[in-house]
Amino acid sequence: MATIKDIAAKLGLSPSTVSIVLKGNGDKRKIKKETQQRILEAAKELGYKPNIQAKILRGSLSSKSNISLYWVSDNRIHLLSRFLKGLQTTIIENNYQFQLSIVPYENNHLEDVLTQESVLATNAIIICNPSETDMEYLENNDFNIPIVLYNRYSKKYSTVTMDDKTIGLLPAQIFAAHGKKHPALLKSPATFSGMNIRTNVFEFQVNEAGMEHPVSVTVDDTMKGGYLGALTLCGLNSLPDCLFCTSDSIALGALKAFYERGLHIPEQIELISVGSGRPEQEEYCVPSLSVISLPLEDMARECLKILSDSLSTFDYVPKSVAFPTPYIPRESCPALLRAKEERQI
Amino acid sequence: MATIKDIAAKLGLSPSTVSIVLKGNGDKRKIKKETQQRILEAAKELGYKPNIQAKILRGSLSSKSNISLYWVSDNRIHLLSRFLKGLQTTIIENNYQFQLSIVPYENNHLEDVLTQESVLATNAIIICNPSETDMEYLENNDFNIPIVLYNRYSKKYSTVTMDDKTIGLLPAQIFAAHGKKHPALLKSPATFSGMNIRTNVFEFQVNEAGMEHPVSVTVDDTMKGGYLGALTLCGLNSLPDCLFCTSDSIALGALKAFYERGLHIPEQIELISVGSGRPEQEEYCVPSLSVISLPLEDMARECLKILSDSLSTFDYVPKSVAFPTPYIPRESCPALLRAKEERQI
DNA sequence: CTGAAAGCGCTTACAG
DNA sequence: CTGAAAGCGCTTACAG
Repeated sequence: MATIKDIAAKLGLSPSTVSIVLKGNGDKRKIKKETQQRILEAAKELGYKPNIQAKILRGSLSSKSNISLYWVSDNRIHLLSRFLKGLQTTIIENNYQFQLSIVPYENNHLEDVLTQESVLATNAIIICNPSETDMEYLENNDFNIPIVLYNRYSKKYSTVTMDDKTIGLLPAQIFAAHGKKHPALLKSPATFSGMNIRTNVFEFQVNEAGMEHPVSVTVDDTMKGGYLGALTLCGLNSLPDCLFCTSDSIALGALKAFYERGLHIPEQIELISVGSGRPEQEEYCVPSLSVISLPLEDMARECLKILSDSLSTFDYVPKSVAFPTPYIPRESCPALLRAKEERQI
Repeated sequence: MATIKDIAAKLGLSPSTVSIVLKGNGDKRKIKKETQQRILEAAKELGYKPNIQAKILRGSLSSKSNISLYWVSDNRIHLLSRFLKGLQTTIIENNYQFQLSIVPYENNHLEDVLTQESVLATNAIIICNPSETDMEYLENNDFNIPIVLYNRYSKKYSTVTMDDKTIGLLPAQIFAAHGKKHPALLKSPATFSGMNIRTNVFEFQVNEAGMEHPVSVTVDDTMKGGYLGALTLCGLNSLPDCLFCTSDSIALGALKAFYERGLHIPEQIELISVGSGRPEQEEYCVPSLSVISLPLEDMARECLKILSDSLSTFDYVPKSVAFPTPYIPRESCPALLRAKEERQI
C-alpha cells in the first residue's frame, strides 16, 4: 500500500507537500500547479489510498466506539431492518457515541470474517445468526473484547435470547384449547438448534394434548416456500385443521395458497406463525396473522445496552437476558374469550 | 478521554506495562497480579476507552476502506434491507475491501451527522433519502472525498437515479389504455421533489388522456395509511375505477380495506403501485401487486461501483447513472395482451 | 513555493 | 517483573 511518504520519495518532495495537495489544499497553500499535477499522477499510479486511521489519530477527532454487527447474508437479511431499527433508536435515545459497522458473512463461515485481526479493529461485537458450526468456532476461540450473541446460548459470551420452548409450546396449547385435532407444521430447515426446539416442542405438546401426530412439511424460508408447502397440505387426503408456521414469510405464502384453493382461514384451518417479520405486515395481510411475537427491536436494544455497559465498566463478565415472546391473536386464529392461556403472556 | 499514558502516569508505571495488561496479556507476560489489579481499576476509574484507530495504525493491519451509508431513521428504514442486500452482493462478488458503516440521521438534519469532522473519518459516502433541506446543505458545502447520492439529482456529486417522470407516466398510460375513466391517487407527503414529479406527472397525464381529474388522498407512508386512505375512497359518492399508490406499504393497506369492503381488485378497481418494497411480498399478497419496479439493489450496486472507481482512480469528477423502472403487471392490474405499452419497458 | 519536526495513542522487540 | 525507544501514516504550525 502506497503512503504519502512513498509518493514524496518518488517525486523528491516532502511528505508535507504531498499531504497538502492530496487534501485538496494545493491552491490555498500555493503549491505550484505542476507539482500538484505530478503528485496526483503519482498517487494514481502508485494506487495511493488514504489511511483514515492515521487521519483520525492525527486529528485527535473524538473517535466513536466502533460496534460491529455480524449478520448472515442470506434471505434473513430482510429481518435486519427491524434489528437495525432497535439499535438506532437506542443509539439516539441514549446518545450513545457508537459507529455501527455491518459485517456480512456466509452461513457456516463466520471464521472467515471474524478474525483476530478484525477484532482488533473494533470495540465490541454483536453476532447474529451463527450456525452450529459458527458457534463452535466462537466457543473455541478467545477474543478480548465485549461480544454479545443474539438469540444463541453460551456460557462464554453475553447472550440476548428468547424462549424457544415457549415459541413451540404456545401454538400447540392454543390449538388444543380450540379443540383442534389435526395439526400441521410448515417449517424451514433448521439453521440453529433453537429452531429444532421450537418444532420439537410443538410436535411433542400436540401429542400430549391428544391430537394427531402433526403433518410436517419442510420448505424454504420464503413466501414461495410457504405457498408451495401449503399447496402440499391442500393435496392431502384429510386437511389439517390448524397450522403452525415457523416464520412470517412462510405463513404469508401459505395464506395465498389457501386463498387460491378456496380454503377459509381460520374457519377451516387456524394458523399461527412465528412473528419474525414486520408487525405492520402481520396486521394488514388477509386475514391478519396470529403470531408468537419475537421482540427483535427490544433484543437489539438490550444487545447494545450490554455492550455499552461492558465498555464503560471494563467488565467483560458474560451477561444473559431472556425476552418473553407474547402471543398476539389476530384473525388467522382468533382468541376464545374464555381461554385464559390466550391472554397476553 | 483517558489514554494508556494517563493510566501509566497516575500509577507511576510505564505505558508498556499498562498496554500489556489492558490487552489481557498480563499473565502471559508475568505482570504482578497486584499491578494488574491496579491498572484495571485505574482504567475503570478514568473511563479509559481503547483508541482503535491507534491500534490499527500501530498494527499496520490491512485496513479496509470505510464506506459510510447515510440513511434516514424514519419508517423508510424497512427499505434499507433491499439496499444493503445490493451492497453486500456487490462487495462479495467484486471482493471489495470495504468496511460498511451505517449512519442514521433525522429527516432535515443531515448536517448534524455529516460534518467536516465525520467526513475525515471515512473514505467515501453514500447518501440516501436527503430532503430538500438536506440537499441544500450538501450543495452549499464541500467535502473532499467521493460522495454519491442515491435517487437525487446534483451537478456537484455523483448520482444514481431513476426516472421519476416514468414512474408517474406509466400507470396513467396503462389505465388509459384499459379504458379507465375515474382515477384515484393515494400518496404520502413528499419527502423529496421526485415524489411530487411522480404524482404531478400522473395527474397531468391522466388529464391528457381524457380521464377525470383524479381523486387524491394524502396518507401516511404505512399500511395503516393506505388502509385508511382506501376507506376514504370507498366512502366517495362514485368509486374510482383505477388507483395509483406511491408505495407498496400504501397499496398493501389499501388491499385490505378493499377486501373488507367487498370490492374486487382488479375487476372494480385496477391498482398499480410504486414497487419500493420486497418483490416477494408484491407477488404473494392477494391479489398480487402490479408495480412500477424500483431497482434498489441494482442502484445500490452502482453506488458502490462509482465510489470504488473514484477511490482507485483518485478521480472525483461527478458521474451520473439513471436506471429504468420497468412495469411489472400482476393480478391487481393484469396486462392486456394487445397493449404494446405494457411490454417490459 | 516547499521542508523539517513534532505528535496523535498504541504495541512490540529488546533490554535489564 | 517492568521500562525506554521506535514507529504505524498522517497533518499542522512554523521556518525559510
